[in-house]
Amino acid sequence: AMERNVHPGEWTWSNIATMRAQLKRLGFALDWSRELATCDPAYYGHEQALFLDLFEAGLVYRKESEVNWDPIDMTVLANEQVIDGCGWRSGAAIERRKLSQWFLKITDFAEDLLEGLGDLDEWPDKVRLMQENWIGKSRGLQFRFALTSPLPLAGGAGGGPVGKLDGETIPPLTPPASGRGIDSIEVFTTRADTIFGASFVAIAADHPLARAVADRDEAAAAFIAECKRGGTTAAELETAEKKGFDTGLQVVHPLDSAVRLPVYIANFVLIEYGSGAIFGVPGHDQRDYEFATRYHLPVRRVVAASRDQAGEPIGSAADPVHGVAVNSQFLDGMPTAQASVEIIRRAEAGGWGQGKVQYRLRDWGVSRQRYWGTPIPIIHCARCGPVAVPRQQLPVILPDDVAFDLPGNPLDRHPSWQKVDCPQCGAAARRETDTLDTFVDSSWYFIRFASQPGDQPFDRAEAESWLPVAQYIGGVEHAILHLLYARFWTRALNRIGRIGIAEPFKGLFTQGMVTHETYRSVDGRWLAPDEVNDAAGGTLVEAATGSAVERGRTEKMSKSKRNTIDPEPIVDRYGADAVRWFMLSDSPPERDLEWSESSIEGSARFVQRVWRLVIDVGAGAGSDPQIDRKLHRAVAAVGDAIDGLQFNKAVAQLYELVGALEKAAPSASRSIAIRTLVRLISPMAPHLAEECWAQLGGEGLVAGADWPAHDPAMLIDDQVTIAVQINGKLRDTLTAARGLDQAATEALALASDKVQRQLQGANPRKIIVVPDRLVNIVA
RNA sequence: GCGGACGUGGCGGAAUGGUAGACGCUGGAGACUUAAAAUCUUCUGCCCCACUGGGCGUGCGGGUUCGAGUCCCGCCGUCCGCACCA
Repeated sequence: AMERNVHPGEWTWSNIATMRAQLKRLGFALDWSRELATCDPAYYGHEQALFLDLFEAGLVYRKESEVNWDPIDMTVLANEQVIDGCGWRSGAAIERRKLSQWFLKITDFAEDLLEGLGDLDEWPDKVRLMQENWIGKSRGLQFRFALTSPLPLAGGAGGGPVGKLDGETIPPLTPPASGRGIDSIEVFTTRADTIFGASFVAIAADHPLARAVADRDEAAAAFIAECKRGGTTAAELETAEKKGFDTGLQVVHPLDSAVRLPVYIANFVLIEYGSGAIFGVPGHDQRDYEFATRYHLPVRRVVAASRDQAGEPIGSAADPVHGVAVNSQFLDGMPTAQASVEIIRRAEAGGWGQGKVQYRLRDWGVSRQRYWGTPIPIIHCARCGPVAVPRQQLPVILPDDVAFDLPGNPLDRHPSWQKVDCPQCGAAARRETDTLDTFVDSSWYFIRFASQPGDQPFDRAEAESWLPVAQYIGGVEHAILHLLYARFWTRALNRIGRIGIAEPFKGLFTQGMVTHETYRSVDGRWLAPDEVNDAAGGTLVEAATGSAVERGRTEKMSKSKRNTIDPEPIVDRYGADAVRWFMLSDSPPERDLEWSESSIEGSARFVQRVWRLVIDVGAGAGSDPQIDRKLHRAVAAVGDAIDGLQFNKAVAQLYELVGALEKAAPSASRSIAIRTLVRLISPMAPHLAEECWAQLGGEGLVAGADWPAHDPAMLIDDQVTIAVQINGKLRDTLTAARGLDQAATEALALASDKVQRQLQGANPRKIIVVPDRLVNIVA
């Protein structure tokens, strides 16, 4: 909006209109009566009602969470918009800031979402695997390390609530039970068997203990500040150099009170996972190894392939072996898995720890500090806290009269929109100005497509008559987030009794992305392909200025990189069917497609070839067995390919059929085949097919005609080609009648001149015969 | 860094462990034409040979098998995702 000086609503609605026109022009057979827009209050009002349903069911809560804050644009930035620690528009150094935000309790469904994957047998294995890893279930040991001396809580920083769970405020992870301060650190490990190899304890920069240390230690505070300077993405955190700060605190080893471990604040420990603290085992974890080497901490072997290798030193890298425990007192000789179980048993018996199932999955933060989104239907009252907007006041409509001339969220500056009375006590209160993540919009739209009553989000019976979605199609980039959110939303509605299905999508197909080269001007602006011209010597220049253009990587088409192609001119030039045919013909749909127009000429030619066949169909008589066979094969193969979503193979089959028909002499068979061809191309080239159908005097529309049937007997040839190999190398091919037995096939192969020449009189040692296919002679 | 995938001619790609390169694009040669376009015929993985033929070839290195693009192990490269792009 700021860049183009256009209201985002105007911009969005005009884009919708453009895209709708493009889809219609391409002839997609969609039920337009069900079209919806998620930015329409008629949609998002129902979304607000569903949000309140989840709120009332205790599946929504508020907690503090870190965001990328741009101090100049006064806005939160997406990870994608932070480049080398700076805002993409302002260039300002980005700060990590804590904001109080709304979360959905997807972690309540971690086990359900994991188990549910097992029933999704029409999903690609890779997507199920990615979701399984994302949910990240692991079993391990949770326990507390006792600090040698408790750390008093100074000031305010250490003692505040970490967050709210289950509606109640939970105390800091380490409760100052005695009132004297923090006296222990809770850790979680999946490798309890390595506990005797621990050389340090590391806590996240956001850990309450770290904050307490920072309160009395400036160096610690500086280190924490440094940790917060980098980006917030997992990739950045994990690739950053492993750094730590020695707090000077020590903890006691739970199984050997003589052993003391130092406590570090470390930049690679995540507060979101587990309890935000770990113990490090440098001998068997590469990250811990690097950390220990850097800070001169002991590296001990506590696992070995066998017991007699207990003395083997750890070399220049960690040894991630699963074997038996060594140098571990009572565990020595115990296999890794059993040793873990034994430690957990002892921890539980001794009361210092317990076995725990841990998930990597985190709750879903849905607050966005942006104007263009679904307003979160909550009112903040100084006395009552956050209160749901009463149902009869829904939808909470996003105001149109906002200005984008100043930095920050325009909702925060709106003169009246925020001001409301508390629905509970009637006192002056303030509307929530955060809007919902647009992923929420896409987490239930499929239900709304199925059922669109005006007075509620959906009619249960009507929705259930359609759902689950039989065949969902989306880019593989949605394999985790969108698909997991939609699954969660459906399960949440199911749990609160709103719908009788647990899984939204029965079948899933993940298509590849359309990619294109990217272009950058000398001053670093992204250029669209139509702003770039070819210059001499294979170089590129900017069309408007003639200055040099840097050719960038080929990547998925995106608005931010501007490497998109406008389909309109291509449709203008070649027609909708040529474009459809072209898009389907080249690449298998699950694979990425690098956009190029080079083969669209071939598609346009194909349209003409089909038309020529139809207008010259003639009135041939008599049958042509070869054409009959070709046709039945094509009918079978095209049908199979379409059922398997292998459109490129269907297209190849049709090219073959057309090629054969062009060469064939007129016959009744050929005339029938041409009529059948029109039905076969109709899914891919519907406009052409209808025109051909009318030309051939077909009844009604080809779209309404039955799909042609084929005779399975016609698929089998009575002649087969047999490959003859010597030592696996092809030496000859022979034509023979189908169904020849092994001995006869072998004799035929040995009779071949080429085989005899190769063998030079030697006796074959072994002959493998695959009937009707192949003979391999081992000489 | 972690998780997931992919890698086949000049290009897009095809191949239930059994004839690698179907089909399309590009390119070459020819026909038709005054000419061009369109159309048609034909060739087109690489190398030797330039006939009958032979050798090499599916990212790299091993392995299993009568036989590997396909299965197994180890590398390399590229792409997608990593929780605020959606």
